[in-house]
Formats: sequence, structure tokens, C-alpha cells
Amino acid sequence: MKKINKQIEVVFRLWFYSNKDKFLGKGRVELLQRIDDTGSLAKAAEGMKMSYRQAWQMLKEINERAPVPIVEKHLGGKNGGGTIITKEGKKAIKTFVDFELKVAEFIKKEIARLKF
Amino acid sequence: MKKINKQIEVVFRLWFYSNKDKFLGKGRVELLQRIDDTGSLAKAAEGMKMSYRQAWQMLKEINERAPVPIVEKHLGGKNGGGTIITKEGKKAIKTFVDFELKVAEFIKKEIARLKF
DNA sequence: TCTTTATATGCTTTTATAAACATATCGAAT
DNA sequence: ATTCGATATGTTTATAAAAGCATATAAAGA
Repeated sequence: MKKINKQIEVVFRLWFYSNKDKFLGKGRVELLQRIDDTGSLAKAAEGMKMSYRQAWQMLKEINERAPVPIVEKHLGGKNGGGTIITKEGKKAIKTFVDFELKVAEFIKKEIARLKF
Repeated sequence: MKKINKQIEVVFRLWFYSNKDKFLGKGRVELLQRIDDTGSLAKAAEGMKMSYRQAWQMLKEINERAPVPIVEKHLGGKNGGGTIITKEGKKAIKTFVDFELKVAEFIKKEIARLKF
């Protein structure tokens, strides 16, 4: 009988929920990170080859569900406006990324421990 | 500023992959457990209000992708046939369930440790 | 050989999700 | 007032995933 552990890979996903609603996951965090980098939802969407519409809806959900304000939007003005990540938003992103990393490390260790 | 950790919940899913293909996840494991309980794919499907077609396709994928034989099928015969979980199948199920539990415990501890 | 019951699949129809297209709006700066 | 670039949404179209329906097949036992 072949040993399984040598050929098994474990993949995981995790989400932050607030009030029974999912408000952060890997995809959303990437969007937020790109917004943080570019200062623009449109540019962030383009960067991850996602339609602006979709990205806008995603961000809308994040805002509706997050327990704290994640972004600050600006309409019109010199450069047409823009979107910036709030301080709380940055904290939430970091918390998620760190959490994800810890879980990944734990899983890696556990895989090594698997014996059949 | 409100503290986030008191209101955040973390949800996760994990999958076992073999050869870049997902072959076990929560839903599939439940199907297998029900097959193990009933000895029948049809009964298992019914039990989790899933169409037989769907369950059969799910099981087909599991079999195609798992590194070891998970079930043994029997066509025809006295009671029309049936499906039983192999010894390796049972081991895979247990491994998955145990793994999932450990990750859940780890996550629970990490949540408690979150501070903002 | 006919019955029984679970597995094995083809085919069609819904439903859900995502993509695509089209505009409207906002407000600083010119 | 007009321009400009980004946000804000309604509407429609295309794709994909799930459901539903129908039927064939296997093989032990009566």
C-alpha cells in the first residue's frame, strides 16, 4: 500500500466574518492592497484584470459588511476622485494576511507530522 | 475606535489535493461518511438531499483523483448492488477529519490571541 | 428467465454567476 | 461653463453550474 502523505497537498482558504457576513477573503484583500497601492479602485481593478463593475460591487460589499470603515472614497475633483484605504482598513488587511500566514505555517507543520 | 476582534469570526475550508487535483473536501467527506453508514451511494445522496446524479459524479471525481481506491462498487445482485468504503478510504476520511479539527483548534487559539 | 434495486449515464431545462455595454454624476481646475 | 478622470449603477448578454428527467445495465435469487 502506497503512503499517502508523500503525495497529498493541503489547500485552504479562510474568511473574516462580521455579523454572519463574509467581509474579507483572499480576493478582497488583494483588491484592497491594490487600491492602497494605486489610490484608485479603477486602477486596482484593471491591475487584477477584473471589470470595474465587479470590483466596485466587491468593494461595496466590503463596506457594507466590515465592522469598521475600510476605505474612503472621493468623487470628482482634480483627478476625478479616488479611493484610499483607511487606517482601520490597513489594520484589517494586515491582520488578515498575518492570520493567513500563521495558518499556512501551522498546516505545513501538520502535514509533515502526518503518518499513515 | 471599536475593537475588531470581539466581533470577527474566522471561517475556513480545506481540501486535500493529489496531483494538483482536489480530491477531498468537507462535502465529499460527508458523502463518503454517509456511504460508509448506509453501504449505498443512492441512500447517501438521499440522506444529504443531493440528487443521485450529482452524488455519483462527485464520487466519480473522487475515484479518478484519489491516490488510493476509496470505494468499492458492486453492480447488480440481490439488492441491486451497493458501494462500500475501502480500508484506505476510511483512513483518508479520518485523516481529513482529524486534520480539519486540528486546524480549527489552532484557528480558535489564534483568534483569542488577536489584539488590535 | 423474470424481478429487484442500486449503479451508470445521456439529455434537457433551470438557475446562478459573471461579463459586457452604456451612462450618469461628482467637483477641482482651467 | 467646460473638461477630465474616477466613482456609481442600470440593463442586457453570455457562460457556467446545478437540477431534473429518463433510461440502460448489472447480477443474485426466486
